[in-house]
Amino acid sequence: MYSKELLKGTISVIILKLLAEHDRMYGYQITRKVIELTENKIQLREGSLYPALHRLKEENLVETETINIGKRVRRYYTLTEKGISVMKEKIAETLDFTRTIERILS
Amino acid sequence: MYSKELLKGTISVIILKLLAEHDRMYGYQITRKVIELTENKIQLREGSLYPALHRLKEENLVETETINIGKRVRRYYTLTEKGISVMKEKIAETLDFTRTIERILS
DNA sequence: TTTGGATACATCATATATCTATGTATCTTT
DNA sequence: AAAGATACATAGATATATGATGTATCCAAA
Repeated sequence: MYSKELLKGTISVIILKLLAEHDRMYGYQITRKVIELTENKIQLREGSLYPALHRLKEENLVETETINIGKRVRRYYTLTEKGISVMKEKIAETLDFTRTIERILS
Repeated sequence: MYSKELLKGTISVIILKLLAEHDRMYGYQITRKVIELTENKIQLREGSLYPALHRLKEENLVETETINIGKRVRRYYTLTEKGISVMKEKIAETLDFTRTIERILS
């Protein structure tokens, strides 16, 4: 589990990347996927995820489709056109950043 | 210039690493060094640096030596024993983090 | 059959770190 | 003499992750 400050600014790009790979995902599924992918190192919390998803929707980077599973609601998220382009930019920026950090620290 | 949120959690480890490499540095010098090392991609501001240095001192990770350059004050920072050990831990954690992010995004 | 754990959404208060702006003052170069 | 660089510092605004809490359903095991 990393110090929480490290995660700042990376949650949104992680979500966008996962959506790009799966074409549609719902919130709870995203939290499970992140935990699985990072072997529990990033425990994306629901208190972090849902506000992040709402922000992405607010910015028109994702759109939603709500379906019913029995009596339960499930909200699927998909990337918009704008979301795809912002995702690419953010990935490039984040990777540039991580490489800069690695260069300084190595 | 990266989105400011990305930098969160990395400023302290960058400072600790620079101090490890130079055995003593003063604040303004650190800002110049970071800008130089990152080719202006990380513009460490004085409003970010000085509070960060004060926090590191509060945690006993660095100690200070104040000297006078003419009539001007210059405050040198050096790593403490504790600072050296925390620096190593933080570097390991940060590099682990950046590699995790790279793996997800690539 | 009931209880616990997993699924699934959400919001609020809190903590914390960074940025911008501002302030003071000295030194150096033009 | 003025402008730009050096050198410290703090205050307020901002953003976002976390922990806590809430509601409710579904399913498997006791």
